[in-house]
Amino acid sequence: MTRLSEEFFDRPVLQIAPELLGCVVTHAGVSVRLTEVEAYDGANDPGSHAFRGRTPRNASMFGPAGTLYVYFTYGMHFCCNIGCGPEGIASAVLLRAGEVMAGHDLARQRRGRSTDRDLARGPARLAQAMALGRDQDGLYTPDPDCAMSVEPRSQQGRPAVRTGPRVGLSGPGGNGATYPWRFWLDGETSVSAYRPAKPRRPRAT
DNA sequence: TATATGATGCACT
DNA sequence: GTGCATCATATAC
Repeated sequence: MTRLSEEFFDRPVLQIAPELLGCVVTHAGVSVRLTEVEAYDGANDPGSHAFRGRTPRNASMFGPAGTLYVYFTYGMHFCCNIGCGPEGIASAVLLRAGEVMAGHDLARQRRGRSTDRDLARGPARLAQAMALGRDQDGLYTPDPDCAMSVEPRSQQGRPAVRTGPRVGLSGPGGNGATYPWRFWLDGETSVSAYRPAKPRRPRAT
C-alpha cells in the first residue's frame, strides 16, 4: 500500500490542500475519499488554532509533516487535521468531507442513522465515521505502521478543484474566513453544505 | 426543502 | 466565564 510521504506534506500548505482532494484516507476499517478540505497556515493565519502559539491542545500541529492533529470541539465533536510543513511550523489541512469508499457497515454503525452520502459529509461526521478521536491525535501517518494512512489519488489528471472562503470562522474586524482557503471537488455531492460564516445570532437577553 | 436553535465539554483568557 | 474550524432536530413553508 502506498502512502503519502513526509516529503509530500513538507511543503506550503496551500499547495498541498488541493492535492489532497481525491486522496483516500483509511483508519479503523473505513476508507474515505476526500472531497473537501481547508488549509490553515500556522502563525500567519488568524483562523488557525496555532495563531496564538503553542498550547497543550495544539501541540501536535507543530510536529513533523504528516502528523495528525485531532481536536475536540463544541462539546461533542472531533475534527481531524493533517499537519503540513516542517516540524515547528503549525500549518495543517482540515479534513472537511469525503465519500466513504470502503467499510460502509462500520461507518454506518458509528454514525447511527445516516444516509450513505452523509456518512462523512462534514468534519465531525468524517471523524466519527472513521473513529478518529483523542487517541489518534499525534499519529504520524507517513509511518508504514501507522494505523491511519493517506494514499495518493489514482492517476486521472487533475480533478476539477474549486476554492472559496472557509467555514465557521467568524469574528469582528476581518478574520481568517475571508481567505479562499477551502478546497473542494466540483460536482461532488459529499461536500459539506454548511453555510459559510454567518454571524451567530445574538441571544435575546 | 430550508432555516433556526439547543446541546455539550474543554481550552483558553 | 466565554467561545468555539459543528451537528441533529424541530419547525415552517
